[in-house]
Amino acid sequence: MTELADTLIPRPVRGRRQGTSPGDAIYNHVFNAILEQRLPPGTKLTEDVLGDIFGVSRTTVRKALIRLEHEKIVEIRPNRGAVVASPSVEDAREIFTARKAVETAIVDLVMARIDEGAIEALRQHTAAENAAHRAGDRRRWIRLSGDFHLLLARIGGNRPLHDFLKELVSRTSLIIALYERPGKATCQSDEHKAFIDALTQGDGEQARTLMLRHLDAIEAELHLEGEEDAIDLHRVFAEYFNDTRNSTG
Amino acid sequence: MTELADTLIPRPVRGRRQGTSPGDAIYNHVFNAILEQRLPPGTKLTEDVLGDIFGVSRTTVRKALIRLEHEKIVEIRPNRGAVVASPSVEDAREIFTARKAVETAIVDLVMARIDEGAIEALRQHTAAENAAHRAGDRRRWIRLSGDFHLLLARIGGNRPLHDFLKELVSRTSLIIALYERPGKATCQSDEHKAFIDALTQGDGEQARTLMLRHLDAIEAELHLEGEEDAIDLHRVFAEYFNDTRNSTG
DNA sequence: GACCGCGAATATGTATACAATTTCCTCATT
DNA sequence: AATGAGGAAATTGTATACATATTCGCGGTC
Repeated sequence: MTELADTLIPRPVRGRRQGTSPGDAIYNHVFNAILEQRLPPGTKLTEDVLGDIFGVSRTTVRKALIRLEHEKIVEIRPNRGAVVASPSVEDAREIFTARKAVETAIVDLVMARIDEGAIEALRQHTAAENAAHRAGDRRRWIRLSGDFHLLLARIGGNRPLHDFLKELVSRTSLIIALYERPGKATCQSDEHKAFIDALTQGDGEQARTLMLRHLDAIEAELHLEGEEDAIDLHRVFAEYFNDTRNSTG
Repeated sequence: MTELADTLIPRPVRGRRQGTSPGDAIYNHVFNAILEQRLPPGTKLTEDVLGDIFGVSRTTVRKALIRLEHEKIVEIRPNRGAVVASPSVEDAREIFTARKAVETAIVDLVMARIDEGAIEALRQHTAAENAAHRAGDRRRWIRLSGDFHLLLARIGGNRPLHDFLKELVSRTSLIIALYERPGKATCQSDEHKAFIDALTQGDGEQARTLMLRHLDAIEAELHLEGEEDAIDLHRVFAEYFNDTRNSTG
């Protein structure tokens, strides 16, 4: 509960604080729904429908969709509307690579700023994670697991890195929805705990290593080797051109 | 604000651009104008004026402004309109920290993927930089200096990191516009060259070091110790609360 | 019965209209 | 002359209307 507590609270935009506009409400609702996997990848986000749901005009809906598109969790196809994004296997690999780069840097920043209050906040967060996990609330648990990394980024105290990681974590949620192995239970509740222990002991090298292993573990439990259905068609198409075009033309 | 017209339409509309919406054109023009420091921080971006300039309605202008706001080079103040962003000293420090983290990671990626073509592209780019520098075209040189880092990011092959760096480079341009020392000539033309040499020799450790030194050099030539005028008032206000509130109340 | 074209229905792209808020000028007051 | 209230002008926020593009279904044709 020291000065770090201040950094955990998002700073205002160097002006006066403002009431939330209705556009923000739509943005937040859709954002949360995607993060909690209530809106799976590919879901069509029709402007009229969203407008009716939230009681606003398409103008306001479009504003929210533009923001979501920029964060790459919604794709706006010209003249064809918005859908929840479907990251490709290649996207997924790049996102995990980016996360490793950003989050190791964040660990370094955290090591230089960590204090009692921050450690306590992290412990409380993992407690909430475990509670959700034990309660079988899978959506809430996935959400909290991502939030753990964002909490760490806030402790690191670098807003650009935090905001970027927020985008990467959101997209990771889409990736998990798309590529999770059916059988595998993604169960790494104690990895966050072990990571906090390394932080507490001031072992930065160990903390970095654990973070990298943690991210590798998440990636390894996904099914990124093959392709999803739609991509499969692309591959068939490519093979058609390579193998049989000459014989049929 | 007819001066906006002069800075934003230096060149005529190019030939038919199929697939690009008019909103993209506004976005690109404003983005380039900010990057080339033709639109300094704080410049008001009135929707009607921009709409008149580009011959579109405010609806289209707003779409572009929302995107620019998300990239943090434009600030939209509720009910008060959009202005070119003015990063604070704190923002500047955080942005340089983020750049060091991201760009060292990019150097590692580049080392694993570098080839003859990439080296040639980098050399050609520095040649263009030097040409602009010798020609005294300072705006173009600043623009190309930033683009060098983005070219490197593209070679690295990680889109999320590239897009994030694009945002950081754009904001760096605003930071330079705000905090450049009047006397100091920001002249590090050969640093990019030395960096390429390290890459060519396969010396990743040296390349990382040079990149860090390069970014530190840019930051060191800025005037980030004091505050700008507006910020000064904020500080006075803060000190008033810290020092004299008890004695006056 | 399958395929193609055409038109209606649907959805998005953009402009315009109106409401709400801020900004700025004017003028009275001290 | 400086200050503050009041109102007009300007600007942004949101909704609606119209134009354009896409999607879907129907009917005709082979």
